[in-house]
Parts: sequence; C-alpha cells; structure tokens
Amino acid sequence: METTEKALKKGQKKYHHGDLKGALLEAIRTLIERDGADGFSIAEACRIAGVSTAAPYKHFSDRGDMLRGVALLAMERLYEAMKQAADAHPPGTTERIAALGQSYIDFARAEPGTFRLMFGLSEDHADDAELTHQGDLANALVERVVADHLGIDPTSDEARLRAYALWCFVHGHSFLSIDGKLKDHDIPEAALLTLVGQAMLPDRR
Amino acid sequence: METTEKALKKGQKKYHHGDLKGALLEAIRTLIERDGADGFSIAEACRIAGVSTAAPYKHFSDRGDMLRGVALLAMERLYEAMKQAADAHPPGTTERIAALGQSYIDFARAEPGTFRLMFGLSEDHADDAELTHQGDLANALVERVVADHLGIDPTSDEARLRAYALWCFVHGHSFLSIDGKLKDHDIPEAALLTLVGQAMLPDRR
DNA sequence: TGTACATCAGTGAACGCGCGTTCACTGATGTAC
DNA sequence: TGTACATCAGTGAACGCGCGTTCACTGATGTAC
Repeated sequence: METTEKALKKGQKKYHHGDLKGALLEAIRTLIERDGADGFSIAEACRIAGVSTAAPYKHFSDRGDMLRGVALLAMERLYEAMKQAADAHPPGTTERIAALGQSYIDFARAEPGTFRLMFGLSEDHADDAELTHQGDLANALVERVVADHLGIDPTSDEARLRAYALWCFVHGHSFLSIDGKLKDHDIPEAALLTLVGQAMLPDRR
Repeated sequence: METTEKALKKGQKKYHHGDLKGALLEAIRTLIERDGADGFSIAEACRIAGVSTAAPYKHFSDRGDMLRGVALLAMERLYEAMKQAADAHPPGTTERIAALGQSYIDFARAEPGTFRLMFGLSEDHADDAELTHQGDLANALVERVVADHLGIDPTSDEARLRAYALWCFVHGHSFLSIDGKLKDHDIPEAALLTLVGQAMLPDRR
C-alpha cells in the first residue's frame, strides 16, 4: 500500500490499479450519460480506465453485472439526496414535500442516462436483492414523509396510496423532462410542485 | 394488382411484396416488444418479413428511420385510443378523466417496448415535425378534456398546468408499472385514478 | 388488345466493424517463516 | 530483517459473432403507344 501510494504520487504506471472496480464504474457511468445504457461498450470503458479489455472480468461477471453495479450505486446516491432534501425541512410542511420531489427531479436531470438505467434495468434484474432493497428504502422514505405530513400511520393504505401517487407524479415529470417533452410547455416547475403537493397532500400547518 | 391478388390467393411467393413497408414496421414492432428498441436487429426483421437484408433500404433511410416509423404509428394509435376513451364519457365527469388516463396506461402495458421507444427516441428526433405534431395532438386533447372538466379556457395557464400535472401522473404510473416497480405495492389502480382525479380536478357535477 | 419499355422493389453476396468474452500468461503484493 | 511463496489483479492476443449498410443485379409491374 505504501509502495502503491508512492508510485501514485510519482505518477508512475502501476501493474495493479488500486481501485479498478471503482474507476470502471465511474467510466461506465460517464459513457452511459453519453451513449445510453445500451450504447456503452466495455472496450471504451477500459480505454478510459487505462486497462486491457479483459481486466473488468476480474471484478464483474459480465456486461449486465457492470450495469447492475452502476445502477446500485446510483440508487444509493439518489436515496441519500432524497433523505437530505427531506431532512432539510420540518415535517408537515409543503416545502418538505416539494424539496423531496425536487431532489428526485434534479437527480434525473443531472444523470438522465443513469436514471433511465435504474428503471429500465428491471426486467433483467427483477429479483436482485440489493437493487430491490435499495428501491424499498427510497419508497419507505417517501411513505414516511407523506405520513408525517398528513399525521397518519406510514403503513396505512392511505399513506401508501398517496405516497405512490406522489411518486408517480414526480417520476413522470422527471421522465418527461429528460425526454425533452417539456420544451414547448414552459410549465413553471414551482407552480407544478405546489399544485400537486397542495392538491394531494393538504398542508396541515 | 389483379395479378398480385391472384398470386396471394394461391399462396405463391411473389417478387414484389405488396406492402413490405407495413410488414417491416409490424415485424420491427414485434421485435421491439421482445428485445427492446436498442435490441432489435434489421436482419431479424427481414427474416420475419421474408426478404433480404437489403430490402428495407428501399423504404427507410437507415435504422433510426425504421424506429421513427414505428414510433410515429404508435403515437397515432395512442392518440386514437385516448380520443375514443374521452369520447365515451360526457365532459365534466370523473369517469372521463379516469378513462383518458386508463387508455394511456393500457397502451403502455400492451406495448411497453414501443411505449418506451416513443419517449426515449426524443434525443435523436427532437425536432422531427411529424413526431412533434403527433405529440402536440395528444397534449392538446388532454388540455381540452381537462378544460372541459373544469369549465375553463383550454389555453389558460391553469388548464395547461393541470393537464400537464395529470399527464405527469399517468405517465409516471405507466412507466413504474411496465418497469415492474408496482409489484410489491399492490396499489388498487381505481383508487389511485380516483384520488388523483378528484384531488387535482375536482368534479363539478 | 398486344407490345416495348421505364421504373423501381426486390435479390444475394460482400464489406468492414467493434463488440463481449476467453485464454494462458505475468508480475506486484502481502504474509509466513 | 530477509526470503520463499501463494495469491490474484492485471496483460495482450485471439476468437467467433452478428450487425448495418452498400453494390451491381434482376425481374415484376403499370403505362404509352
């Protein structure tokens, strides 16, 4: 490790990469943003990471496994962003709901290719435990925030229904936005979030 | 034409296909449902249609043009389905809003691959006149139905905002549904549509 | 009604391409003694 | 502290593959006369 760091500092090439898995995931993510999840190639990711095309197979079983890795990391990041957004406002406020939705929309806009991957991957990895778990976390967070807002039980049918309705709306807007369907609409986003938040989740302050 | 029909009835192979363009579009649509828009291959569509791999280029400029053709037809069909759903109920009723939304959701579920194509195609064909026009038609329909429901001007900001909000919701639910994110949710769809319809578009009967 | 002809929707063979994956290998690393 | 060694993350060359697209061509069609 000592030796590795020295070599790094001197800028020498080293036989062992140090964090090839992380570097590949980042390279693939970049390529996905440029070419889409179906357009990226392992060969190009290897070129970016500066390794041979056989190297990734020490860390991933195949192409699908690489995409899965990118999607899982992205879901973790999305969850963190949503959590921070919600925590930034007190429970029961329209601002909290709006911030939660906005964090989701912002993520989709910042990484549209990765965002599409996260949801398009489903068919191949429908019963992947880690992906499912990460999705459940985000879903539970929305249900908790919505239930807090309405002052009801997070596990009640109403909380789950309203949380899902909110998610649908935010998800749909995110997709329409990154797919360019919003261009000629000039819809004010703040007004949109306020309308939905207040219509479906009446403020109880 | 006479000769062609005779040949058809006798089941003979004929040099000229008759409607190769239509047959290819249908073959491609089938493959898109099986393999996704990025997964379909021209070669396989040709095998299905029973022609050589060079034949499609008499009708389409390239691969992208073929996808564009499928998307355009699909958008026309979706628009017709939405129109029929709306026309089946009197203006101002919650049923009309619900039926309009349901027709959209049903289309997504019936042809998920094609549905994804219609919205994922945007980047390459952002300024395609026909695709844009077809999209505008559907959007105007939603705005008209929403405005009728609320008894307001379809071109008003409020009508456009509420129509877009409704679209977001239905679009998001459609995607989450076909991406399998609904599996563990067991959300009752009727309750969902009613909640959203009544919350965002109060019934004025 | 019959014939000559222009049109153009098809053929089928070929092309170059970059891909995902595998293979036997090499050499840096950390550890046991 | 020095050495022998197991480990395993890397190499680089090769593979077979199916793809999208192009080409000169062929032959069915409809039309002008």
